[in-house]
Formats: sequence, structure tokens, C-alpha cells
Amino acid sequence: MDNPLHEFPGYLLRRAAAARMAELSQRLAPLRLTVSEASVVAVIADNPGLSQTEVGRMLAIQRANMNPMVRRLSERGIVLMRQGNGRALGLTLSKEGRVVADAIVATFLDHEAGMMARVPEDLRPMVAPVLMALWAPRAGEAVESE
Amino acid sequence: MDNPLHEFPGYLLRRAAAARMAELSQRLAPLRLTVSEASVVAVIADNPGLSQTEVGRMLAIQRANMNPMVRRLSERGIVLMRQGNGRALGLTLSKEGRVVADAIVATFLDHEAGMMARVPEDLRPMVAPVLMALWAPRAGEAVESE
DNA sequence: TATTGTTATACTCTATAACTATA
DNA sequence: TATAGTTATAGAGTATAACAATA
Repeated sequence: MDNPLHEFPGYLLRRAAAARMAELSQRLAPLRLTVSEASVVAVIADNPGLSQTEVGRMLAIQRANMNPMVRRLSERGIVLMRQGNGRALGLTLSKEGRVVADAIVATFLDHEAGMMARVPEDLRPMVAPVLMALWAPRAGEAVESE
Repeated sequence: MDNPLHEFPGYLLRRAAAARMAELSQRLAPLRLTVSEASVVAVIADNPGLSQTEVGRMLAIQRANMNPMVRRLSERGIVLMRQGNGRALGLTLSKEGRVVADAIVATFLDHEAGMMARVPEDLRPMVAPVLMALWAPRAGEAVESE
């Protein structure tokens, strides 16, 4: 039984991402947050006052999908939706939200350490450059986020 | 507006995988196959006679989720479901299925070339080793597939 | 009993369209 | 008009539970 897909870096990329995201989901489970929700909170923590749409642009999440997530986080008392510029709502974290954000960042750092520990030491400096190259848009290609 | 997540290799991994999978989806669109479906066909092409469950194990797809996919591929005349060992069905490709499988492999190769072209030449030899390290289970960790 | 196929169900993420509100 | 928020909906992928069929 051999898997021909093991030859393809695209398959390795897909499986690696799926495995590590499942692991991160488990690490975030005690906070009752999905990876997407935790990412949104982390971005708001570093950029208080952004609108839903702007946060979504940074994370490549469409505003239609941001909305129910932000409302959920607001109902849980983590995110505050205040009047902002124009119709935009300025998103900030509540006091409790800032505690949650600290826990999220700690979880992300643990996860990062666990990921890097898998990689042989001589390859570790290549991890970020390789992943950035695989992600980055090529010249002339449309960029949908950031 | 800065994105704190850019520091985390886990985030880079997630975004890279999402971007490349979206690209592969588009490449497979003319065949009217999802990435998962194309992977199933590719595995059957290299391992005729496997059961749904066995193919699923190789791709980390649960048998409950394999079932409707295999039926869909069977209805389209790509996969043949023949009596196998015990209750298991031996999956093989039809003549048309083998033509589709060739197109799938060609698409995968194109996609691989496109991916590698993004990576600076000196980093290319590290791509597969880095991705395998990020995927591979650590010693003592449960392996759910293959 | 263990494995496979099957059905049902639910959750997450993603994508599109369309509507409202406001500068 | 352009941008932001909102709602509805649909398609993928994934996860669990439960049941039938067969060695």
C-alpha cells in the first residue's frame, strides 16, 4: 500500500497544516475558542479600534463571516463593539478579553515551540523562509488580505 | 495595522496551505473534482483493489466521509466498486477513470512546479524535509493514518 | 467479536448574494 | 457612490454515533 501523494510537496503542506491546526485546536479548547476566533482576538489585542472588516482583511476572513464570530465574542464579554468611524464599529477588548488574549498568545507560543521541536535543528532557520515563500503571492498576483 | 500572527510559523503554515489549496482547487476545476476527490482517485490508481476504509486511512479521511465521495465517483463512472474481501469492496478505476487519473497526476505535477517556483532556489531542497518534519508524528504520538 | 459499509447529524470554514446604514 | 454591517444560504471538510452485513 503506497501513497503516491507523498511525493508532492502540496500534499505534505496540506497534511502538515491539518495536523498542526488540529493540535492547536486542542490547545485552545480550554479557552473554548476556535483557531479563527483566537486569531481575531489576537489581532484586536494588537490593533484596538479596527473594524470587523479590517480585522477580516488581515486574516483573510470575509466580513460576512466575521460578523457572527465577532458577535459571539461580544456576547461572551471578550470583545467590545463601540461606535467607530462612519458606520464602522471600533473593536476593542474588555478587561476579561485582555486576559483571554494573554492566554491565547501564551498558547500560540507553546504551539510554536512544539512545532519547532519537530524540526531537526539545522532545518529550523529555514522553516519561516520556506513557509513565507510558499504563502507569498507571486509578482503580479492579486493579494486578498493584509 | 500590524498582524502579530506573522511571527508564528503555525500561522504561516495555515495561510500557505490555504493559498496553495485554493490554487489547486482552481487547477482541478476543469475536471469537476475537489482536491479530496482527486486524491482518492490518485490513490486508487496506484493501489487498485483497496477498500474505501483503506483508502481513507491513507488520506486521513474517515470511512463515514469516504462513502458518499466514492459513491459520487462511482456514479460518474470513474471508480468501480467490486466485491472484495469479506464485506469490503475492492475499488478500481474504469477505463475513463484511468484517463482522469492521468489528468489528475499531470495537474498535481503542474501545481508542484508552480509551488516550487515560488521558493528561492537555495531553499528548494529544504521544502520537503521541512514539511515532512512539520507533519510527522513525534515519537510516541498516535498515528491516525497510513 | 472485529471490520466494513452505510446513514444521519452537526460543526467549522468558506463563498456569494443581497439588503441596510452611513460618510 | 463607496464602505461597513448584516442576514441568508450553500458547499466543502470534518467528527461522532449508531446500525447492518460479513468474516
